[in-house]
Amino acid sequence: MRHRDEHKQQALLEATLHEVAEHGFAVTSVARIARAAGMSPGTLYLYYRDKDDLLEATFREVSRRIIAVAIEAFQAEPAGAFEAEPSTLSPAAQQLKSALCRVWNALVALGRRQPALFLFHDQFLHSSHMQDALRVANQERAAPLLDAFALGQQSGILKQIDLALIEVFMFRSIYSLLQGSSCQLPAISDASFDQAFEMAWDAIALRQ
Amino acid sequence: MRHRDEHKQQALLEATLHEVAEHGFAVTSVARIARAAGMSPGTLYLYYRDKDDLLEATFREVSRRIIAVAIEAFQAEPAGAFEAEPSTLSPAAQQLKSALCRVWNALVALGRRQPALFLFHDQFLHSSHMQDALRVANQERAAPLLDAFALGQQSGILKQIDLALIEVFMFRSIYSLLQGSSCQLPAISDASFDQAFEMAWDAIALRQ
DNA sequence: TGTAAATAAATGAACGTTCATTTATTTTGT
DNA sequence: ACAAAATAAATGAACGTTCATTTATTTACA
Repeated sequence: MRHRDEHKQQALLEATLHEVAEHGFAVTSVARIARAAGMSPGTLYLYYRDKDDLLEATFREVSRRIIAVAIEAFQAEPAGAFEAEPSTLSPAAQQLKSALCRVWNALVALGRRQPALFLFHDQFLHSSHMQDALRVANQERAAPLLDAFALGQQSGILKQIDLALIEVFMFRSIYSLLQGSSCQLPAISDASFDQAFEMAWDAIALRQ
Repeated sequence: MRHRDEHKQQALLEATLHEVAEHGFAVTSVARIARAAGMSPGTLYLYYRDKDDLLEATFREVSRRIIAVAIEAFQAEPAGAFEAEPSTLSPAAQQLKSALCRVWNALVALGRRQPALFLFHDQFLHSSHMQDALRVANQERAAPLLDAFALGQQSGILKQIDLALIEVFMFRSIYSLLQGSSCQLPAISDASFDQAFEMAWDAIALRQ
């Protein structure tokens, strides 16, 4: 048997990601995706059931990559010599804050390195393709992070609020900064990103 | 002469708003909009140049309504007997905070009363229809609010950060709460909304 | 009745999808 | 080892559908 080209499936996914990110959902036809992936439209259907299947698979993969980067940064070893800033935070709070700061910086770096990931993710998220099942899958993947939030609340480090609120204040701002809001254009100066993490932390942390 | 029905233009706009909000951009055809507005597809072209023109006009109108509610709340008289909570804030800071709280509550109330406004706004904002010109128009309309942010910074009440960051932390969370994020379903409990404003304030305000 | 509004029908382009065919690889019989 | 046969992958033209838009016709008001 001729062995199925494993790269083709990946190529289609990558082509979908970049076509949608660069030209938008509206003009991303099957023909365009196939051409960008270097094959004919028919071949696409050997690897994906239909267009929706491909779009959904792309969202799953994009989500997987983003969350993987976040989790990896979260579980990484803290930077050796932690700056000796005089801090009013307890050791546990400091540890959580620096872990979240690592996640923040990792996501910002990812967003600058591969803006297409966030562009696609946001377009899909706000489209009619988004389903609860996809949200649940993301929730499961992000579990270590969500667990840490819950623990932070029990330890009196974070405010006693709906976890959804923590997620929103901690992470949604990254998306908005990368893509602009309804009034402002994207403002991705280095300074803005550094300040934004402190804002997010102030939003979710209890004052000590 | 048969007099041109002034309500038809408004009916088309309203139909577009609700069709997109309820069924999504993907399935919102001209035929559906016209049917929902109680007329035939051809009639639509007497009132709007083409489909894009109608979508853009709807976005402008939706933005206008949302911002109008925000500005009105912002410029409203402060509630007579301001709660005598012991506050560490200066009078000026207290005044700004309560004004922003009015805006926050007004937007949340609007979002619950007319979720379609925010659903449409968010879908359009993340679509390929969004243009810089529309952003600028919103910026001009929201000027009183943006000016107050700048003044708050000069008075040492708010953090010295890009205005875009203030907008994001103050207002984007409302959208996310109304529509859910990538992990969480929408969590619109009363408690969440009340807490969310305090989070937003903590994010943007300098500690005193 | 004359004129503008409204409509239903018509149009053509674009879309997702299919499928008969071709190309490339593997298997089988000698 | 080598054709021949079998099989799977890839192709791209063609199909039916749907869409936004235009045209031809009817309706309704002055």
